Amino acid sequence: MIEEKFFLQNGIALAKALLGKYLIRQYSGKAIITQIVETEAYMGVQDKGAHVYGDKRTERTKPLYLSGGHIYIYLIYGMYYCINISANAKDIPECVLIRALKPIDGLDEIAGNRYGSRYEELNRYQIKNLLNGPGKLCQGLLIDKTLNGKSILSDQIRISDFYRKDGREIRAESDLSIQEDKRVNIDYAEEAKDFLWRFYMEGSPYVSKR
DNA sequence: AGGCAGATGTCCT
DNA sequence: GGACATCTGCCTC
Repeated sequence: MIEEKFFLQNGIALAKALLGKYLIRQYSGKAIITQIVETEAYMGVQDKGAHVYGDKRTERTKPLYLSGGHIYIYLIYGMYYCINISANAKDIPECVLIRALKPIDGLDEIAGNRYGSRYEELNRYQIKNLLNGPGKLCQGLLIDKTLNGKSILSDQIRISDFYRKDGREIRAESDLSIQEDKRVNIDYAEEAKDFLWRFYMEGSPYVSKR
Protein backbone atom coordinates (compact mmCIF):
# COMPACT_ATOMS: atom_id res chain seq x y z
CA MET A 1 0.00 0.00 0.00
CA ILE A 2 1.50 3.31 -1.07
CA GLU A 3 1.08 6.26 1.29
CA GLU A 4 2.00 9.94 1.19
CA LYS A 5 5.41 9.38 2.75
CA PHE A 6 6.48 7.25 -0.24
CA PHE A 7 6.70 10.48 -2.26
CA LEU A 8 8.94 12.30 0.21
CA GLN A 9 12.11 10.76 -1.25
CA ASN A 10 14.26 12.78 -3.67
CA GLY A 11 13.35 13.02 -7.34
CA ILE A 12 15.85 10.48 -8.66
CA ALA A 13 14.98 7.87 -6.03
CA LEU A 14 11.27 8.43 -6.66
CA ALA A 15 11.67 8.21 -10.44
CA LYS A 16 13.23 4.76 -10.02
CA ALA A 17 10.80 3.67 -7.31
CA LEU A 18 7.80 4.50 -9.51
CA LEU A 19 8.86 2.08 -12.26
CA GLY A 20 6.66 -1.00 -12.15
CA LYS A 21 3.99 0.71 -10.05
CA TYR A 22 0.44 1.00 -11.34
CA LEU A 23 -1.25 4.22 -12.40
CA ILE A 24 -5.00 3.88 -12.05
CA ARG A 25 -7.40 6.43 -13.52
CA GLN A 26 -11.13 6.48 -12.77
CA TYR A 27 -13.87 8.76 -14.08
CA SER A 28 -17.55 8.41 -14.98
CA GLY A 29 -17.61 4.87 -13.64
CA LYS A 30 -14.74 3.81 -15.91
CA ALA A 31 -11.39 2.46 -14.72
CA ILE A 32 -8.14 2.49 -16.68
CA ILE A 33 -5.24 0.46 -15.27
CA THR A 34 -1.66 1.00 -16.48
CA GLN A 35 1.87 0.29 -15.34
CA ILE A 36 4.59 2.95 -15.21
CA VAL A 37 7.51 1.89 -17.44
CA GLU A 38 9.42 5.14 -18.04
CA THR A 39 10.10 8.25 -15.92
CA GLU A 40 12.38 11.28 -15.77
CA ALA A 41 13.65 13.08 -12.68
CA TYR A 42 13.74 16.88 -12.48
CA MET A 43 15.88 17.94 -9.57
CA GLY A 44 14.66 21.35 -8.59
CA VAL A 45 16.24 24.80 -8.38
CA GLN A 46 19.74 23.72 -9.47
CA ASP A 47 18.57 21.66 -12.46
CA LYS A 48 18.87 23.64 -15.72
CA GLY A 49 16.32 21.34 -17.31
CA ALA A 50 13.66 21.99 -14.68
CA HIS A 51 10.82 24.49 -14.84
CA VAL A 52 11.83 25.75 -11.39
CA TYR A 53 15.50 26.31 -12.26
CA GLY A 54 16.75 29.31 -10.28
CA ASP A 55 13.88 28.95 -7.81
CA LYS A 56 11.31 30.16 -10.33
CA ARG A 57 8.17 30.38 -8.23
CA THR A 58 5.33 31.36 -10.54
CA GLU A 59 1.63 30.61 -10.69
CA ARG A 60 2.41 27.74 -13.05
CA THR A 61 5.10 26.07 -10.95
CA LYS A 62 3.23 26.28 -7.64
CA PRO A 63 2.32 22.55 -7.43
CA LEU A 64 6.01 21.64 -7.61
CA TYR A 65 6.62 23.33 -4.27
CA LEU A 66 3.95 21.24 -2.54
CA SER A 67 5.03 18.19 -0.59
CA GLY A 68 5.73 14.98 -2.54
CA GLY A 69 2.72 13.23 -4.08
CA HIS A 70 1.00 16.21 -5.72
CA ILE A 71 0.26 16.51 -9.42
CA TYR A 72 1.83 19.09 -11.73
CA ILE A 73 0.23 19.33 -15.16
CA TYR A 74 1.59 21.62 -17.85
CA LEU A 75 0.64 22.31 -21.45
CA ILE A 76 3.40 21.83 -24.00
CA TYR A 77 3.53 23.13 -27.58
CA GLY A 78 0.06 24.52 -27.15
CA MET A 79 -1.63 21.14 -27.55
CA TYR A 80 -0.43 18.43 -25.21
CA TYR A 81 -0.50 17.92 -21.47
CA CYS A 82 2.27 16.27 -19.45
CA ILE A 83 1.94 14.95 -15.91
CA ASN A 84 4.54 15.14 -13.15
CA ILE A 85 4.45 13.95 -9.55
CA SER A 86 6.06 16.25 -7.01
CA ALA A 87 8.86 14.65 -4.97
CA ASN A 88 10.58 15.33 -1.67
CA ALA A 89 9.43 17.66 1.13
CA LYS A 90 7.38 20.83 0.82
CA ASP A 91 9.38 23.70 -0.74
CA ILE A 92 11.86 21.33 -2.39
CA PRO A 93 10.50 21.45 -5.96
CA GLU A 94 11.79 18.17 -7.35
CA CYS A 95 9.48 16.04 -9.49
CA VAL A 96 9.08 13.01 -11.71
CA LEU A 97 7.75 13.21 -15.27
CA ILE A 98 5.74 10.16 -16.30
CA ARG A 99 6.90 9.37 -19.85
CA ALA A 100 5.37 6.01 -20.78
CA LEU A 101 2.81 3.49 -19.55
CA LYS A 102 1.97 -0.12 -20.31
CA PRO A 103 -1.79 -0.45 -20.87
CA ILE A 104 -3.30 -3.18 -18.70
CA ASP A 105 -7.07 -2.72 -18.44
CA GLY A 106 -9.66 -0.37 -19.86
CA LEU A 107 -8.17 -0.83 -23.34
CA ASP A 108 -11.31 0.27 -25.18
CA GLU A 109 -11.45 3.40 -23.06
CA ILE A 110 -7.82 4.24 -23.84
CA ALA A 111 -8.29 3.53 -27.55
CA GLY A 112 -11.37 5.74 -27.57
CA ASN A 113 -9.55 8.64 -25.93
CA ARG A 114 -6.60 8.34 -28.33
CA TYR A 115 -8.17 7.38 -31.62
CA GLY A 116 -11.95 7.36 -31.19
CA SER A 117 -12.01 3.61 -31.82
CA ARG A 118 -12.38 0.36 -29.94
CA TYR A 119 -9.09 -1.39 -29.13
CA GLU A 120 -9.90 -4.19 -31.54
CA GLU A 121 -10.08 -1.73 -34.42
CA LEU A 122 -6.58 -0.32 -33.92
CA ASN A 123 -3.79 -1.03 -36.40
CA ARG A 124 -0.30 -2.08 -35.33
CA TYR A 125 1.05 1.43 -35.48
CA GLN A 126 -1.72 2.74 -33.23
CA ILE A 127 -1.26 -0.05 -30.68
CA LYS A 128 2.46 0.64 -30.47
CA ASN A 129 1.82 4.36 -29.98
CA LEU A 130 -0.96 4.14 -27.40
CA LEU A 131 0.80 5.43 -24.26
CA ASN A 132 4.52 5.61 -25.15
CA GLY A 133 5.05 9.33 -24.59
CA PRO A 134 4.11 11.96 -22.02
CA GLY A 135 1.57 13.70 -24.25
CA LYS A 136 0.10 10.45 -25.53
CA LEU A 137 -0.49 9.00 -22.09
CA CYS A 138 -2.28 12.13 -20.88
CA GLN A 139 -4.56 11.96 -23.90
CA GLY A 140 -5.17 8.23 -23.36
CA LEU A 141 -6.04 8.64 -19.68
CA LEU A 142 -7.98 11.92 -20.05
CA ILE A 143 -5.47 13.77 -17.89
CA ASP A 144 -5.72 17.56 -18.12
CA LYS A 145 -5.36 20.74 -16.05
CA THR A 146 -8.33 19.85 -13.83
CA LEU A 147 -5.99 17.48 -11.93
CA ASN A 148 -3.29 20.13 -11.44
CA GLY A 149 -2.27 20.53 -7.79
CA LYS A 150 -4.35 17.55 -6.62
CA SER A 151 -3.06 14.49 -4.77
CA ILE A 152 -1.84 11.44 -6.74
CA LEU A 153 -3.56 9.27 -4.13
CA SER A 154 -7.21 10.01 -4.96
CA ASP A 155 -10.11 8.05 -6.43
CA GLN A 156 -9.79 9.94 -9.72
CA ILE A 157 -6.13 9.09 -10.20
CA ARG A 158 -3.83 7.03 -8.04
CA ILE A 159 -0.49 5.29 -7.93
CA SER A 160 -0.58 1.83 -6.35
CA ASP A 161 1.59 -1.24 -5.92
CA PHE A 162 -1.33 -3.54 -6.74
CA TYR A 163 -4.56 -3.69 -8.71
CA ARG A 164 -7.58 -5.98 -8.68
CA LYS A 165 -8.58 -8.16 -11.61
CA ASP A 166 -11.52 -10.59 -11.31
CA GLY A 167 -11.38 -10.32 -7.53
CA ARG A 168 -7.68 -11.20 -7.37
CA GLU A 169 -4.91 -8.90 -6.27
CA ILE A 170 -2.04 -8.44 -8.72
CA ARG A 171 1.06 -6.97 -7.07
CA ALA A 172 3.90 -5.04 -8.70
CA GLU A 173 7.15 -6.99 -9.02
CA SER A 174 9.76 -5.68 -6.60
CA ASP A 175 13.11 -6.41 -8.27
CA LEU A 176 13.19 -5.20 -11.83
CA SER A 177 16.23 -4.06 -13.75
CA ILE A 178 16.33 -0.36 -14.53
CA GLN A 179 17.95 1.24 -17.56
CA GLU A 180 19.32 4.81 -17.31
CA ASP A 181 19.62 7.29 -20.16
CA LYS A 182 19.71 11.01 -20.93
CA ARG A 183 16.51 13.00 -20.59
CA VAL A 184 14.58 13.82 -23.74
CA ASN A 185 14.24 17.22 -25.43
CA ILE A 186 16.07 19.52 -23.05
CA ASP A 187 18.84 20.67 -25.40
CA TYR A 188 18.85 24.11 -23.77
CA ALA A 189 19.85 22.67 -20.38
CA GLU A 190 23.62 22.87 -20.97
CA GLU A 191 25.54 20.32 -18.85
CA ALA A 192 22.29 19.08 -17.30
CA LYS A 193 21.10 17.70 -20.62
CA ASP A 194 23.61 14.88 -20.35
CA PHE A 195 22.61 13.74 -16.86
CA LEU A 196 21.29 10.18 -16.86
CA TRP A 197 18.00 11.04 -15.23
CA ARG A 198 15.65 9.15 -17.53
CA PHE A 199 14.78 5.68 -16.24
CA TYR A 200 12.90 2.82 -17.83
CA MET A 201 12.17 -0.86 -17.33
CA GLU A 202 14.77 -2.85 -19.21
CA GLY A 203 13.39 -4.64 -22.23
CA SER A 204 9.93 -3.10 -22.06
CA PRO A 205 8.35 -2.60 -25.49
CA TYR A 206 6.19 0.19 -24.07
CA VAL A 207 8.89 2.86 -23.52
CA SER A 208 9.05 5.98 -25.71
CA LYS A 209 12.60 5.38 -26.93
CA ARG A 210 15.64 3.22 -26.21
C1' DA B 1 12.80 3.53 -39.73
C1' DG B 2 14.04 8.10 -39.80
C1' DG B 3 13.77 13.22 -40.80
C1' DC B 4 11.06 17.28 -41.24
C1' DA B 5 7.41 20.76 -40.76
C1' DG B 6 3.38 22.29 -38.73
C1' DA B 7 -0.01 22.77 -35.18
C1' DT B 8 -1.03 25.76 -31.15
C1' DG B 9 -1.51 28.16 -25.99
C1' DT B 10 0.69 29.63 -22.04
C1' DC B 11 4.46 31.40 -19.70
C1' DC B 12 8.05 34.76 -19.09
C1' DT B 13 11.46 38.32 -20.98
C1' DG C 1 8.34 37.89 -29.34
C1' DG C 2 10.52 33.55 -28.42
C1' DA C 3 10.73 29.30 -26.32
C1' DC C 4 8.66 25.13 -25.16
C1' DA C 5 10.01 18.10 -20.62
C1' DT C 6 5.39 16.80 -27.98
C1' DC C 7 2.80 14.36 -31.59
C1' DT C 8 1.21 13.49 -36.18
C1' DG C 9 1.33 13.06 -41.02
C1' DC C 10 3.95 13.13 -44.96
C1' DC C 11 8.13 12.62 -47.21
C1' DT C 12 12.37 9.99 -48.56
C1' DC C 13 15.61 6.18 -47.99
